[in-house]
Amino acid sequence: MQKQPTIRDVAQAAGVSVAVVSRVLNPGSGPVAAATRSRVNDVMKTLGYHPRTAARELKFGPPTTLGLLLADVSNPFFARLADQVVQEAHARGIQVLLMTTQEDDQLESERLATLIERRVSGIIATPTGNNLAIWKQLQDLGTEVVFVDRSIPSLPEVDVVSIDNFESARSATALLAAHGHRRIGIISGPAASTTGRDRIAGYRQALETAGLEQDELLIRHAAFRGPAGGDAASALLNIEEPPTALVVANTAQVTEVLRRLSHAGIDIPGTLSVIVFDDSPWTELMTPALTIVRQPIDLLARHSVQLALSNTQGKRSGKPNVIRVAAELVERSSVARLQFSK
Amino acid sequence: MQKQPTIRDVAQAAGVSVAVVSRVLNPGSGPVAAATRSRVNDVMKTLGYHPRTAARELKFGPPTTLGLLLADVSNPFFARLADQVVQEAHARGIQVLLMTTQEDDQLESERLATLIERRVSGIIATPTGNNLAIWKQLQDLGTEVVFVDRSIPSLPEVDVVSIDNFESARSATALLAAHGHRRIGIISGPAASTTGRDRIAGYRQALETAGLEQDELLIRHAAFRGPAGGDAASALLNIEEPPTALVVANTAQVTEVLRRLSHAGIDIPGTLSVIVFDDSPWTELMTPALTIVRQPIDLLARHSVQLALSNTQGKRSGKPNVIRVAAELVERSSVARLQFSK
DNA sequence: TTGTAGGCGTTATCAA
DNA sequence: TTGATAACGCCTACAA
Repeated sequence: MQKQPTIRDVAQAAGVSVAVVSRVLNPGSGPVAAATRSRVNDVMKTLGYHPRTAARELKFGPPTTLGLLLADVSNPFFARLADQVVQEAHARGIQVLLMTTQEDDQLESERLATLIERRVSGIIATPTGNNLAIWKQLQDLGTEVVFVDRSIPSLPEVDVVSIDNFESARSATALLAAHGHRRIGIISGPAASTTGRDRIAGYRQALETAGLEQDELLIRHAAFRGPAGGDAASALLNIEEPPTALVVANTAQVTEVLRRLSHAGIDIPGTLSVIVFDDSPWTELMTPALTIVRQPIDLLARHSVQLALSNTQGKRSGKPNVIRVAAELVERSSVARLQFSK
Repeated sequence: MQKQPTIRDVAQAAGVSVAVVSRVLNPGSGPVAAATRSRVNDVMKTLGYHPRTAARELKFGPPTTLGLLLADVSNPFFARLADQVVQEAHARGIQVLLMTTQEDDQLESERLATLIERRVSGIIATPTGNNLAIWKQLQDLGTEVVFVDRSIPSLPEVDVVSIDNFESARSATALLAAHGHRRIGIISGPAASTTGRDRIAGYRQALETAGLEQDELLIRHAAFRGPAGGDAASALLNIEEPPTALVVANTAQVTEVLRRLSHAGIDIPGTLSVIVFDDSPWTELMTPALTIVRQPIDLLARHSVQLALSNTQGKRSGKPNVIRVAAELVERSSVARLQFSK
């Protein structure tokens, strides 16, 4: 284990001053004779010298680091988001510090503290919904905060990138109605989440347009984690007049709900038609292939990174950026056309 | 956008010296009067002071950061690994810098360069197989390198954490043989990868034990990315005497292979029995539920983090740590018992 | 119990 | 074209 050479070691070995080495390191920061440059470069190579990021960061402001604070990377949706964010960031030469909250606000606040201490230039996050004071502080500190997928209603001044939740749920519901379904259930995120609220609103709108009765029993909110989604599904199937179609509008709960339906021996789409918010590759492999709402994860990632980086130059003046990208309804085979309806 | 207060601002506002503030910040580093401590704490709070990690890292050696270098986080296997690694690391108060290579050695070398400049204390990686010199340099620099899931044969001095690939493939193949299958195909990772080689070896061993003939046509290597897996599956089905059972031993290719089988209208397990290396939740949801080899991702993560962190205290002396955890064969419904065999 | 001063590795300013 | 030197923010002997 050799000890790391510093810029001074390089300077000494090359017979120049540290200033010259620094200039070689940062082309354009000053003149260096061609001969000197190549000599210094050689020395750096033989010594195995690498400039130390920590020292650089100390001197300048925000480092080239982005914080990515997700609920949970084992969820394929977040995983793919993370993948895209990382790629997008790397393409711009910046690094990603990945943190997870497990939907726990206590953990979230700890992670945020770390992020503050590291002086990351931006944070892309799926907020739990609490820690309002910290989010505000972050913005005051000049950190660019971007909420992705969800947001916090009481923090309207934060940038948001998400799909058009209202329209996505509306069109999914409308498709079911158009297939003759009269009793359409929906499982969505927590009532407190913007995502959940918007999707429910779109659902209601579709029912209204189709002239269908709204039954609160058919609307279920499920927490992002845990068995809530499965429980909601079971509950829905056990009401007096159960739904013939179901929209699973909570990405985090799709697998859980499907597992429950499968165990209950529900025939899809014979007994129950299903549309899910999740475009994981396996939705196509199931029997029947699932009709899905596809979220353009690449766009979500690209816009998030862009916002998290661009605004850094303290614009923090006008309104926050709210970017809504369109989701795509992909029809496959999990929706049945109802012949007879009461 | 307020400018960030420094330790000096806090000291001044509290009417003490920076040394005192520093001691408050790092309990145990020196005595502070209780009254002074609380006063300083108050000031820190009102000023919104946060010590700057970059400055701390500059003073001490390796920072509290780990590099996680994966091929691709959109692959559920890696995603769940990342999730666990992050949790494991956070539990120890250390952060994770996530980078991806897309199986591209050029990208890998760039990522490694950044990791070197950041002086991360350890790196957990799924190596592409190249960049040998850099990996060596990393170790010489005192960075703890841990390969997870795969390794590089020509770098035997690097720690490795993986499942027992030989045994996993052996038992999966043996199960098929026990069910009466005589023509068993296998799709595995690149021949150059340790993972692929070990799994093929286990497969051969099982065939030998069962007294079955080995046919090189039944052995296919597929690159980690791209359509290779699907092509291999198609090729297998088109040989003169196609297999009645298939082991998909390349986690990265499972979805691709299944998609191809599905599109080809192959009946599982009627026409083809299947065992896959992938314990994603959806393997249970498919029809039929897939028989799988379950990788204990949590153990892989825990051991990796542990190795990446523990050895930091320059032990670099004895042999490298090689940890093999057992994988579990989970029987479900994708393997048929053959009644008549030639 | 508290304060002073020097150094961590790098870049930038200003002379030479 | 190059070199000396002062920051950047924090920690830590060593003094007071």
